[in-house]
Amino acid sequence: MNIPLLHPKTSTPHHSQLFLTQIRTCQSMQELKQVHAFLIKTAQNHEPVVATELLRHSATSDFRDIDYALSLFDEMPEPDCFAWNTLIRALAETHDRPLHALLFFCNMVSDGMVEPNRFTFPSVLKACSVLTRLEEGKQVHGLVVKFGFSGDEFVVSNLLRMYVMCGNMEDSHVLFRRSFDGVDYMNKVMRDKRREEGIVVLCNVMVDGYVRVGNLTAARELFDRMHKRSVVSWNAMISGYAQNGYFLEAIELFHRMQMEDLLPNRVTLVSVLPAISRLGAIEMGKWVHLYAERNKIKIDDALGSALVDMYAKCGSIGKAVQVFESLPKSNVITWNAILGGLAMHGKAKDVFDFFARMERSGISPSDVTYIAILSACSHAGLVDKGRSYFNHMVNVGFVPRIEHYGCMVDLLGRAGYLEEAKELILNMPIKSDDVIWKALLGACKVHKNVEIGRRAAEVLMQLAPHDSGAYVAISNIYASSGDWDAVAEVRLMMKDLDIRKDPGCSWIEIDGVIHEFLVEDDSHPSAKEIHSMLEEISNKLNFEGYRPNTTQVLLKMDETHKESVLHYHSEKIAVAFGLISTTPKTPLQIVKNLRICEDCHSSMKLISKIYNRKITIRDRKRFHHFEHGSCSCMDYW
DNA sequence: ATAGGGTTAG
Repeated sequence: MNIPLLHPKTSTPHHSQLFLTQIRTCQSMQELKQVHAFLIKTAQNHEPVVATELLRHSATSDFRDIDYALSLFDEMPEPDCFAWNTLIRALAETHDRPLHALLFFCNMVSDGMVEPNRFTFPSVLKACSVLTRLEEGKQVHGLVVKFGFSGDEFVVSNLLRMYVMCGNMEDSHVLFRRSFDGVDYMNKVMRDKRREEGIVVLCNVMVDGYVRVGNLTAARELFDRMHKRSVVSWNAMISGYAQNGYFLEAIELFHRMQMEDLLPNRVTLVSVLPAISRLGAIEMGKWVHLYAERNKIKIDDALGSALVDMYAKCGSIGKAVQVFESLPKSNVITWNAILGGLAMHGKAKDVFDFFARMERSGISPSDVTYIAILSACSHAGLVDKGRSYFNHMVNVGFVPRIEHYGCMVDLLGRAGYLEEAKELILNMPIKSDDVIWKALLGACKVHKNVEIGRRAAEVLMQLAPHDSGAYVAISNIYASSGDWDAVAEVRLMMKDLDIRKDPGCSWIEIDGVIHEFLVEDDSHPSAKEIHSMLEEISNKLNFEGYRPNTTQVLLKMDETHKESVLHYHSEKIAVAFGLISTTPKTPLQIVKNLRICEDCHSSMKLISKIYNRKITIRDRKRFHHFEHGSCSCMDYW
């Protein structure tokens, strides 16, 4: 690089200006250090303006080196407020340094040479937020008042965010009311655009706070009351819905946003995609992808991961791989998204290949990566491979979490090693939870093991007394072994404890509209047509020699009644609706909230043959691609 | 020089 060759004695303010430009155009730490070295050599490193600029760049540029910045700071004889602020901000924003930022702020205050200003507090409060240090936050709040910055909107929004992030919604609300009233009044008097913007930010912080504590109702109420909303307001609400399982609401809001002429940005798309994925709404997902491309929204790793996940969860694993290949892939989440997608589709070999590629590319796997790999082994029945990946994971230093043990229980149990799966739960060094016992119970159901199944159900009923899962599963196990007395007993217990079966629910997207069906649902506008289609299907199935498998129904009832209940499982209703709403040969895609039952699985195989349709059903855990009378899972699921 | 929203998971 070109360093101006100046003799120290000739250095003037004009030359300082030259150095500032030099510093600002540096592209790496190395270049910055060269300038620094030259400044030392020519005894200009204590020139205040230049020294501060050097500090700012080493602390805040993309190639920042905080420790180097700290050493520069130590060389300053009299650091000014700007220098303190720069370092506090840099420390607060560095992943493992926010505590350091707080200590630095304490030094600043006790040093007493300079007073904190309105730029100091936002960073300090940000540090308290990420550390969720309410006590320290309150002390800083005291200093905010003492130094007279409680009217500064940047300080206030950070103060509010500190209370929100510490989960203290009561104090948040008090502060919010007070500053809102104050700012609102000022707004009326001054008609100041920037004030208005400040109010929006305060509201956004509050909406986000309510979302964080899971109070979606309060979040939505505030959102609706806002006189003005920014794209961030919409994003906060949409992601809030999506993250809390209100997928239809998230999508509905996304639509409404466009009707109100607000342009979605990259974060909006990233926020709404998980909801689209969960509902399997491929048409909407494609639309989002196209929207990003048309509007020059950069498909970075975050948006890309969400798209990969969407295509995988919507059944288009090929498209998911295609999008994946076009991404920078610098992020472990991106790799996890494709690995999880491949696993879900039962493509175990691809999972291993992609995993090897990932390691070659220098991205370190995370614990989530191993969840994807283990679940791939589980779906493909690769017990030994799963065991060896589990050991590998431990050898490279991961402490297995309950999710990993869950995968192993699933893997062993599904493959028939029920005793070993049970022993694993009993001997693992961490506390078991309801999910892991459910995995074992599910395996007992597949292998019709009454003994271990009963044991698992008993534990489960204690761990999650109001969850219908254990009752439904054990009664199905009894039913498949023909023990109707035991079934009736479970049934009675459920009645006593007022436990109801989780309603099965399926979604199918036709022409971009999502239709939702519950068990025995007749609320759809086309209910009549659907019903006759169901009858037709049933007749054709019978004609093909199909006899329903009625053992998986909770109640013992007379055979005809049982059959009619089976016909009304939500995925069958969705298929019937799909068949009458689309042209011949159109593939059908259905998403179900529970796992598919044996009867539906075998009738879907036949339906795909009789009607010559590809039918894809995504159940709670994986994909089933039905075609020409068979399923991609090879009946192992 | 300072504020608010995001992706993967048994």
